[in-house]
Amino acid sequence: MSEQNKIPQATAKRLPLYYRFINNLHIQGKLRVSSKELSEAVKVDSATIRRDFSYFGALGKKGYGYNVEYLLEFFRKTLDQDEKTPVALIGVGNLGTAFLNYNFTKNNNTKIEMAFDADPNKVGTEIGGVPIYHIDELEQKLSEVQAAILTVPLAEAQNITERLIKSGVTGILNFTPARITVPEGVRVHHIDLSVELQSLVYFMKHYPLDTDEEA
Amino acid sequence: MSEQNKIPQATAKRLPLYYRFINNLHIQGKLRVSSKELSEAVKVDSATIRRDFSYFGALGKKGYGYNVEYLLEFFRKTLDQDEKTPVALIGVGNLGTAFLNYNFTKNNNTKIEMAFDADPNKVGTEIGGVPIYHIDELEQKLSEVQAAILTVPLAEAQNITERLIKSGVTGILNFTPARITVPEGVRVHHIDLSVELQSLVYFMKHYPLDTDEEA
DNA sequence: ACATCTTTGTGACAATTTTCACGACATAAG
DNA sequence: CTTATGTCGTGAAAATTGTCACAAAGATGT
Ligand SMILES: NC(=O)c1ccc[n+]([C@@H]2O[C@H](COP(=O)([O-])OP(=O)(O)OC[C@H]3O[C@@H](n4cnc5c(N)ncnc54)[C@H](O)[C@@H]3O)[C@@H](O)[C@H]2O)c1
Ligand SMILES: NC(=O)c1ccc[n+]([C@@H]2O[C@H](COP(=O)([O-])OP(=O)(O)OC[C@H]3O[C@@H](n4cnc5c(N)ncnc54)[C@H](O)[C@@H]3O)[C@@H](O)[C@H]2O)c1
Repeated sequence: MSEQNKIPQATAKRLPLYYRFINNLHIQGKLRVSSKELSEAVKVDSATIRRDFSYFGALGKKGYGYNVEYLLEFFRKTLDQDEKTPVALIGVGNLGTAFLNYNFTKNNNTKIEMAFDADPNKVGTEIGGVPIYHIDELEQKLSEVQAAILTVPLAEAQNITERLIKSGVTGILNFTPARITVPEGVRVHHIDLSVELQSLVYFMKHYPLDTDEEA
Repeated sequence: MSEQNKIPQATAKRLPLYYRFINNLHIQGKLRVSSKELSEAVKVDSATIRRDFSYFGALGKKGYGYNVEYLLEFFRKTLDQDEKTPVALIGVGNLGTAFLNYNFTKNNNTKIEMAFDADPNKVGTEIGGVPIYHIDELEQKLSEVQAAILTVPLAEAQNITERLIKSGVTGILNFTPARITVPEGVRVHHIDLSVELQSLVYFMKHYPLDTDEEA
């Protein structure tokens, strides 16, 4: 399952982005695409795109570009788009509710299968077709789920994290400001919206000529 | 205003994070802190922290560490925590509503001053104390505002972006999947939640031993 | 068939970022 | 005063990431 040929992390982070735009091209009926065109669409230098693709071998044809259908098929396999990864969401508050209402499933190999909250008014209801269980049932319900979205209050973050890991979760998308502690082998991506906003303002003031920056 | 001594971008992105944790320490009444302690709290290598701080001169004392109050004061000035930057939010849907309900102002030099939407049912109301105007009033109301949070549907993103820039906005926090095109001098940070989730899953499967990763 | 045009894949290089490791100084204790 | 311990700031090295620029391969047009 896990490749031994190590793709650079920076490349790996761009793959889902490439996938989405290639999929768009396919839907639009385009048959081929050059690294230059793709570059304008995703705002990544064309040389970087060619380099990224080249880690997977020769996907294109010189003088022609890339065949959209072939590329799409390739990325579908590489990103495991066929098997849906079940995801749990913990904390159905402002943010959590927004995510449940959003259809992450479109164009995506992930699906939020269940949500948990401590509020008895929320437990037993559904949002966006996702059932909400009581947090006490976490260990019991989380059997197949390996990935979790964490949108609980700051004070609960570490505690819930430990329960998630005990239940077999190996990946967490953490929206709380807490920098949670996890054992080796558990992957955490922090998305810290306050930091993002402050960081944007800092760059606006101190780097006035630059333009684009991945979050 | 803008420094000529260039702080590395990677460092600049960590500054708001440092600021928040130093502030926490101050609230807890701690008088001093070492790079090692801070490292455990923010999950950044201690050498990296020392290096980051050193771009601003010698903030610490050898054999002692950093004085929390001094550090806090220093970061407050560096991150312009005194002057609040006004921000506008465009698109009061699922995500936009969550952001309006969240108090970004806490511990933060930014404040969402106004919001815009096309839906007449939302126009004229308030969420979290923030007034919602009609999108037609954008140009008229946006006089002081230089930063915007974009949470409109994909199809509207580029169009609204252009109107924002015409109105003087120089920084955009973009939550739509569109990679918007902007002229030089306008800063865009993309936060692409579908990509983040797919990327997490990819890393879980292909880099099973790594642990932590900034979004 | 041939000349011309396109675009890939990549060696070489440049830039950025992280990490190592140690001298220098601070503090505390005896 | 001396020693033991702790911690910074930083030169140097390593690791990672991005970019340039071009030969090679194939596409296109006449
Ligand atoms: N809303 C935003 O725009 C925003 C922005 C930045 C960061 N955040 C962070 O995201 C997190 C969630 O924010 P929010 O605005 O949605 O908060 P919220 O208070 O609206 O939602 C938190 C939810 O978690 C539930 N909860 C509380 N304790 C729980 C527990 N032990 N187990 C399960 N559920 C529990 C609550 O019932 C509530 O529904 C917070 O950590 C916040 O700091 C939110
Ligand atoms: N909700 C999520 O969890 C989520 C996740 C990933 C990405 N996104 C992206 O974030 C964006 C917003 O998502 P959402 O779920 O909040 O969508 P939404 O449909 O709930 O909200 C969009 C809002 O924008 C308003 N709007 C439409 N046209 C407008 C215009 N021309 N000017 C001003 N306002 C206008 C609508 O009235 C609506 O209130 C979308 O681009 C979506 O792809 C959302």
